[in-house]
Amino acid sequence: MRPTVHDIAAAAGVSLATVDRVLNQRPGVRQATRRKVEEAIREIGYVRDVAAANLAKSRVYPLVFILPTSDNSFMHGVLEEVKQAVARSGGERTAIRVIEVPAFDPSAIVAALQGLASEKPAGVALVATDAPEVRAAVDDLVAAGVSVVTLVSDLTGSRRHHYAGVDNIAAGRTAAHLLGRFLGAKEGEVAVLAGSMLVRDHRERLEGFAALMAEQFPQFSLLPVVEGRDDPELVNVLINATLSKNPRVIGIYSLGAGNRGLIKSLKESRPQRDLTVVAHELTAHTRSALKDGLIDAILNQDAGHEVRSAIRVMKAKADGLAIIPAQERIRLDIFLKDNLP
Amino acid sequence: MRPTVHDIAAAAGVSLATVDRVLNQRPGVRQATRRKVEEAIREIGYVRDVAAANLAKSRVYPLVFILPTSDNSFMHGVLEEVKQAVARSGGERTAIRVIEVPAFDPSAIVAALQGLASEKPAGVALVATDAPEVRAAVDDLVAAGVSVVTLVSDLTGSRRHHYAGVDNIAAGRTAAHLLGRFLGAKEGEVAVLAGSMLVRDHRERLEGFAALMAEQFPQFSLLPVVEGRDDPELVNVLINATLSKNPRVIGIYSLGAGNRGLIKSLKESRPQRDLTVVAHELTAHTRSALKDGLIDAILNQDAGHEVRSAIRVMKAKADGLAIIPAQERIRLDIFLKDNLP
DNA sequence: AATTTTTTGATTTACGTACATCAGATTTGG
DNA sequence: CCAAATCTGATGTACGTAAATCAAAAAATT
Repeated sequence: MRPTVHDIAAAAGVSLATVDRVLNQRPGVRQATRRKVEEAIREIGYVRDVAAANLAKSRVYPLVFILPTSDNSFMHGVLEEVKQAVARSGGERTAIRVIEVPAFDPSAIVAALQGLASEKPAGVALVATDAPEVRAAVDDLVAAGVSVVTLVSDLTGSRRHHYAGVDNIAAGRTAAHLLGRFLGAKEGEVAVLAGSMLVRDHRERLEGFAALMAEQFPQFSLLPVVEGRDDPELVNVLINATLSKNPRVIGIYSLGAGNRGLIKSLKESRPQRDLTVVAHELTAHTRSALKDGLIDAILNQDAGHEVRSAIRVMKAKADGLAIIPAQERIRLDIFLKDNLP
Repeated sequence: MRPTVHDIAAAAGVSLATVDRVLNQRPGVRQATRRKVEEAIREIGYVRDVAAANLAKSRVYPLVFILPTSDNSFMHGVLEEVKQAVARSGGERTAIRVIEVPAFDPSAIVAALQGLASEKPAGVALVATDAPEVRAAVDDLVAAGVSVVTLVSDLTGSRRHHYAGVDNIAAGRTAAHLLGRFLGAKEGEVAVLAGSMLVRDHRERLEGFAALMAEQFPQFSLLPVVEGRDDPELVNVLINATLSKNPRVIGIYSLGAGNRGLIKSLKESRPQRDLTVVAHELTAHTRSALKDGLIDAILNQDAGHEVRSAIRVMKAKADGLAIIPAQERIRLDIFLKDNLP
């Protein structure tokens, strides 16, 4: 049996009430007594039974997700996973709310974050846009005692407690590695399609990709980045233009969303061009393109894992508890035709 | 506020005691009343508060892991993860015990399983050896109300509740896909190194690998499988022999353990031979070999995730609760030099 | 209708913690 | 040294469920 508050009281030679005052940092305990109790806690290795404590407090964790209203499958997937988490919220003692903000708009995120300052939820998870004012707003929330987790795209330099997303530099390098080796002895140009260079995760992917290509596969030259704003229509137009303008393109790295447009272009160019393609995010569209051989590999981050991890971390941080780092590491999944889930 | 037992009692027009009798399937309730209560439960959507229930019952989940005493890094990793789970057992209300049995020995597993029949733990997780008598022993345990999870290697046809491990056929196919594409335009022979064809996971990996090679890359011929019994020394000898006997070998798929021996061989052959290698299980040895370019890709199953998943599933099944399937899916990780964790 | 059996209700204690109240003890300041 | 302020103890209630006891009611049996 693990020790209880009663055991601390006995060990420290004080009453239950005093132990309670120390544990819940309530006033009315002399320094000396407080130390004595803390000593006993350490000695017998007491850890608060969170389940019982939450029961006694009728505690619920009010959590907020701030998500961009992007019209792409990946963000829809994230939203879907949050909704499923809402469905489970009873058993997990969470009360989850979603705030949708326009994409690529720092001020909207800032407004949302500031609106939360008074509400003081237990935790906030946000898909961060990389801007100083967002950083400041996040820091303010952290200072106010809210646990903050960045989702999908990080906000380095801020005081956020945790980042639930993949290492995007490694993702870019991995894409380069796959593309380079799949292309093998061929020679030609490689095109890169991004959403926006304003988003940190896209910048990082490009950075990793370009670095490894230069290091390991100098025989392929990179075309200037095409920014499709994660918009399928725009992507389709841009990729068509790129392909017709550059006949030597033999590989494409799509590091953002809006792959529906890319796939359309690939289909149209199919008989004439032999393209090796690495894309991000497993969606219904990219999945079937992978199966059909239009795409050669998909790099993915599991939205479900990210959302569940963010919730676990927000809860743990709200209670000042430790997490299991390995469990919360978001992995970069590599999908080929043959290991689709 | 979610409904409580009191709400059911009120809704069904019965007393708390009757609700309790129905909920915990205690005798002394007429069929008609029982139905009335169950109706109310459904109507108002009551779900038992597991935390409160466990508190009231002072419940602990006695769990048992049956692991083979294999001298390879992967199994050591599994054991290590179980130990870490033991360290967390206080907060998770688990009491975990490990039984070590000789590897590749069905009768030892059967003996262990039968020994547990009287003890009746809440759950048992085992690395199954694929044999009819093991299947029977597992089915007996399931019949006795113990939740059983197979770990790493499955036991199809048995009544185990869950399998916490990767899809090994897909793993083999993925290995073939990577090896085939990495080899590109080259021609030659491919060697396959396994631990033992007695273990289901190894058989399945081979099956997937051979099938995809035949389908997609007929230009490479497969050498007969080499069985290294997951023993580094033996593997080293066997691979050396294979390489010197077959000068046309250009690729190796190592689907089992004992890769320390393989890596030694690769190092020795390095200047003369240009080999493309895909191996399983990320360990200290395979990791550094990947970094050094001796191995081109590593397929991995995360032992930590497997163990934590097995525990979650055993607990849930013991309470007759649902799991989140996506959360419990064990992914096949593909590691290249650039996405190592 | 009387008796036995079965079913139901009312009540209590417990799990480990939180939180509040009030009385009593100890310390502090003057 | 006494009053005031501060600290500590004792006690009770609550959270949602489990489990037990005993009395009362209803049903089934004779």
